Amino acid sequence: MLDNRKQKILKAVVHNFITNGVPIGSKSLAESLNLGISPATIRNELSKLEGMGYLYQPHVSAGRVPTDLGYRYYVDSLSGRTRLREEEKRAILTLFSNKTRELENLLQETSTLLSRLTSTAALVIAPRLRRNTIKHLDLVELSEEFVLMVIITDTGRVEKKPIRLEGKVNAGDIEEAQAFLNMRLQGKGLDELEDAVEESELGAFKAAGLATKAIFAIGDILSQEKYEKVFVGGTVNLLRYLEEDGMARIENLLDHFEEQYFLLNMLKEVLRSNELVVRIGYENLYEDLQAFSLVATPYAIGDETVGTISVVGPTRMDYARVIPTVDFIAKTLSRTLDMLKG
Amino acid sequence: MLDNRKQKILKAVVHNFITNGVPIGSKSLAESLNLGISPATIRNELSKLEGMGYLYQPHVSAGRVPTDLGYRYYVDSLSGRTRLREEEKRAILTLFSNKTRELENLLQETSTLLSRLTSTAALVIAPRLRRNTIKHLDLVELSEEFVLMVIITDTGRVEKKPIRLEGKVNAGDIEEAQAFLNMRLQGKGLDELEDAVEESELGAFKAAGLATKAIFAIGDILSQEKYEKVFVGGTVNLLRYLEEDGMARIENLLDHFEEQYFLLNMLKEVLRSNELVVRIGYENLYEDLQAFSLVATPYAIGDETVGTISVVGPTRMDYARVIPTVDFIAKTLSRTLDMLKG
DNA sequence: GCTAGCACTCAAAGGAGGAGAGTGCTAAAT
DNA sequence: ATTTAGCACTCTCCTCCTTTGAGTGCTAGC
Repeated sequence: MLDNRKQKILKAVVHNFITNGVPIGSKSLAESLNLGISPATIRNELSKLEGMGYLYQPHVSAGRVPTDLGYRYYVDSLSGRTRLREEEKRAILTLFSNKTRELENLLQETSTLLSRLTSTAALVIAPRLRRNTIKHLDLVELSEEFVLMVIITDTGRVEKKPIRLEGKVNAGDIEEAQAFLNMRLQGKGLDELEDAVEESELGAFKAAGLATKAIFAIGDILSQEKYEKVFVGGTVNLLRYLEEDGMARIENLLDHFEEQYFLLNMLKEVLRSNELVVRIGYENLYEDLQAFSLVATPYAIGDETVGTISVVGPTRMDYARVIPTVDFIAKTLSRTLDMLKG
Repeated sequence: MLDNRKQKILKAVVHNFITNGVPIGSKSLAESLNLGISPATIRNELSKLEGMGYLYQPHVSAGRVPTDLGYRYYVDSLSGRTRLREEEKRAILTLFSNKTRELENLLQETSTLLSRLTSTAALVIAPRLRRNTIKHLDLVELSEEFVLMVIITDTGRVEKKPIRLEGKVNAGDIEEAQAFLNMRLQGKGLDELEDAVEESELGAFKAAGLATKAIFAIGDILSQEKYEKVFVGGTVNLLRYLEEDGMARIENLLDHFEEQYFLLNMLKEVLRSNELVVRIGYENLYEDLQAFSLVATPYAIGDETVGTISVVGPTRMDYARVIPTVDFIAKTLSRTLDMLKG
C-alpha cells in the first residue's frame, strides 16, 4: 500500500521519535535518510503520510510525530525481524539459572527484571490455579471457632482459607474429615473438585458438615479472582516518561494498578489469541490505558498456557527492544517452569 | 519556652499551611487569630519565630511557612488531644467486623483503608514469624528432585520452601521424616526449632538427611527478611501532593517502596520505642525520606508487639487527623487479631 | 516528478512593566 | 516597654510584546 520511499520515511520518523522524543522535520530527515532527495520532496511525502493518518503535527510549524496508526505500521514492519543483544540474553538466563527459588519469588523477580530491561512497568500473572491438581489437603485447628484449610498443589502452590465451625467439632472429627477429603481429592484437578464428592456419601460420617464446608471453601478460592495474583514492577518508570504533561492520566493508571482485578480482566481479554500481542494507544479498550502501549505474551508449562507476562509503557516505547525482551523472558520462564515441574 | 502568643501564632501558621498549602502573611493571620493585635505586632513575632528556626520565608515578600522544627512543635502540642470523628471510626470498625478474612487479606485491606482515610501512602508489616509456634508441618513430594515443605503456624500463617533431594528418597522415607518432625516440633516456637532436635537423634533413622534439610529450610525462611512482608497501599497519593516540584525525590522514594528490604529496616529502627512515632522531614535517617513525614505505630496480639502499621506523606500532612487514624486502626487491628486467635 | 525559493505560521524564549502581597524599619502612641 | 501606623522596598507572578528559528505549503521552473 505504501511505496518503498514512503515506508522508509515513515519508519525513520517513528524511529526518530522513539529515540529522541522530539518531532522531526524534513531537513534532518533528508540528511539522515541519505536518499539523494531534497527536503522539499520529503515534505510532499510527509504531507501525504499525514493525510493517510500515519503522522500528525503537534502544531503547524513543528515536525512530524507518529500517530498510533504510525506506530502500528512500524511495529508490524519489524515483526519477527528483531533480535535481542547477547548481553541481555545472558542477564535473563542468569536470573533464571538459580532454580531452587520458589514460584512466587521467581515471578516477582521476573517482573522486576522485565521492568528494568525495558524501562516500563511490568505485569506478571501467576499461573492459573484451576489447572493445578491437588497433592495434599490439611485441616488444622486454629481455635475453637476456626479451622484452617490448606491445599498444596502439584506445582507447589499453597492456598489457604479459614473455615468457621458451627457447634462442637472435636479433633478426631477434623482428622476424619481430612483423611476422607485426601482420599477422595488427591490427584484431582482443582476445578473438578466440586463434582468429585457425591452428596450421598457425605451424609455417611460424622464430620460431613466440615468436609462440605471445605469443598465450598475451595470453590471460594477459585472464584476469587484475587487468587490469580499479579506481580507488578517498575511503576516508577511510567513517571519518568510523561514528566509534566499527562499527570492525571498516570494517576488513573496507577490507581488501577493497585486493584489487581482490573489488570487481570484486561490481560485475559488481550490474550485470547494465545500469542504475543501489542496494543498501541487507542487500540486498548480501557480508556485509562489509551495513552499507553501494552506488550503481552503468554507463558506455558509444557503445552499448556498458564499465565501471562506483559509490559505497560508510553506509546513511544522502544518496540524493537521491548518486544524481543518480553518474548525471550516468556520463553525462558516457560522453560524454567518445565524443568521445575519435572 | 514560647510565650502564649507566640504559640498561638506558630500553631496558626502551621495549621494554615497544612490546610491551604500556601504561605500566610501577617494580615490574614491577624484577622483569623482575632487576638486584638495588629499585623505589625504579628510581624514582630513572626520575625522572632523565624529567628528561632520554627518558620521560614520562601522569598522575602512571601508569607511564612513552617520548617520541620515548626511541624515538630505543632505535633508535640497536639499530642493526645486529637480525636477521630465518629464516622471515621465507624468506617474502620466496619472493615474489621468481617472476621472470617484471612490474615494477609486483612492486612492488605488495612493498608488500603489507611491510605484512603489519610491520603498518604500506607505501609503495613505482617506479624513477625519468629514468634509463631508450629501447628503442623507437611512434606509433599513435587517431583523426583524436589519436596515442598509447608509449615502452618498457630496464627494461621502458611510458609513454604522447596527442598532439593540428593539421591533416592522414597515416599515412605518422606512420610517418616514428616511424622518425626511433627512429633518433635508441634507447639514449638519457630525460633527455637533449631535447638529442638538433637544431632544424635537424627542419626537414628533413614530419612535423617531430609529431616535435617527441613530444619535448615525453616532457618532459611526465618532469616530471609522477605518473609516479613510489607503491604503497600496508596502510593498514588504521594504524586498528588508535590505535583511539579520534587519529581525526582518521589521517584527515589517509590523506587525504595519496591524493595521491601529498605522499608523493613527503616520501620524496625523507628519502632524500637514500641509506641506511636512521628518522624518529620529531616528527622528521618534515610535521605530519600527527608522530604516526607512518617507516622508509625506498632500493633500487637495479646501483650506482644508483632508488627507495625505506618503512613508516609508530605511533611505538611494533616497530623491532627492522620495520627489518631493510624492509632485507632492499629488498636482495632490488634483487637481483631486477638479475637481471631482465641 | 523533483527542487529551489519564498512567504507564512507558530511555539519558545526573553524582556518590560505593572499589580499585589508581604516584609522590615522608624517614629509616634499607649 | 509594647504596640501600632505609615511607608519604602522587595520580589513573585502575570500579561503583553518582540524576536528568533524551525518548519511548513505553495508556486514556478527544471
